[in-house]
Amino acid sequence: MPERSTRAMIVEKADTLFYEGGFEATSFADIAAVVGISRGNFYHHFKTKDDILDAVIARRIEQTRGMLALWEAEGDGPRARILSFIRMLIANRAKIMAFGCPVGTLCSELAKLDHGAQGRAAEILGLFRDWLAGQFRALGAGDRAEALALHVLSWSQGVAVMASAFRDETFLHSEVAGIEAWLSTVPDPAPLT
Amino acid sequence: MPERSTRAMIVEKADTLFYEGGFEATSFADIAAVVGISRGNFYHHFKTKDDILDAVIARRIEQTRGMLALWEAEGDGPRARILSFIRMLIANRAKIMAFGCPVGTLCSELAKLDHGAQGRAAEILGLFRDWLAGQFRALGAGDRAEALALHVLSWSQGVAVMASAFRDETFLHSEVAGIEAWLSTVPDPAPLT
DNA sequence: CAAGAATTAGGACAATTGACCTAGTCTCGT
DNA sequence: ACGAGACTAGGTCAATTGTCCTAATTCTTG
Repeated sequence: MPERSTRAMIVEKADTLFYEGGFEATSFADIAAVVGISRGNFYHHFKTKDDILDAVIARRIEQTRGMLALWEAEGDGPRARILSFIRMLIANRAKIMAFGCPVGTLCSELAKLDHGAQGRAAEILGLFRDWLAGQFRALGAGDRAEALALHVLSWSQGVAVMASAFRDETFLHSEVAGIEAWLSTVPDPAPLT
Repeated sequence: MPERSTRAMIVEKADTLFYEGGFEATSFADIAAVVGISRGNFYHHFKTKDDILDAVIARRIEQTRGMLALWEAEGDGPRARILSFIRMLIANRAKIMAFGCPVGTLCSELAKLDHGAQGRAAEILGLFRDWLAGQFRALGAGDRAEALALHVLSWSQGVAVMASAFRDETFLHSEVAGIEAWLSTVPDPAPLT
């Protein structure tokens, strides 16, 4: 066991619990039990539940940055990099079918709770959008790069919602194949899509 | 004021509150306050919170059936009927940008809560899927009708998630235009999508 | 080693939760 | 008009919530 810092453990476990059970439904007691510390303890690390959420979002932003940088470093060209993004849906299919997209579902929940951190959660989607737009620009998509990026992002969000609603892995695979086929038509995609 | 039955009022208000605030985050007290009855009262109408959820889902299923039947009755042909579905995104844009799709977000939340009613909530999406598949079949899509239906449904779910995350109405309009353009290529759509 | 800081445990707190109960009030068929 | 059943109000219940406090333990550093 790597024995990370208690604070890091709290954030890591809270991240998982927020994803799999939702932010609102996850209590301090739940997190404390999973981390293996006493309830009162982590008021030394986080004063409020919102502080934990902030830390979780910050962690996700950092991890997303790292992942995008990694894909960027793999010199496979922009088309292959976009495929790396799309294939997250396949790599994480079990969790996605059970709990949806971690980012999309968090944004949706925070929107309903009218929570101030909703904007920061949406920043994670913004990171993907900007990175994808960069790849499409490298493909010569020019002004349409951002629209194409939003389209891929939106498409994958829809697939995540549907796959978890119907728990249908076949659908997930066929839609991913659809995205890949569409991608092969960029930067001159079929009419307006 | 039509003065509906108390039970109908509870279900109606609970529906709105579940949509705008989430199921978990909505308390008995919230519903009672909005309906204007005492807390203890509606244990005469619903024994548990899950019973209210069941009633809300049943109401939504019924309303969805009614809406689909209405579109079916408008003899505008299958293509125009599919457009009616797509344009819900425009008609309800304010609420969608604030709270996402009522059905998609409910399914996501119930999946995280591991709630038994998740399957019934997904039935609502199933109604749309089957109805859309019928329209695509009428367009001559044959075996691909169901896949096309799932695609439209998935696309609109993605648009709803993204529009609420970014609160971007421009994006919503442009994606709807994209869906409509794609629809005009059916039953011979662009490669594989 | 000793002193001070950082960390931890284990409670306590008021508020809220879903659930339940009882005792009134209203409605309506006879 | 009267009695049964539907409806409602308001209170109670244990459990859980986020928050906070204090005392003990561990760690660091001079």
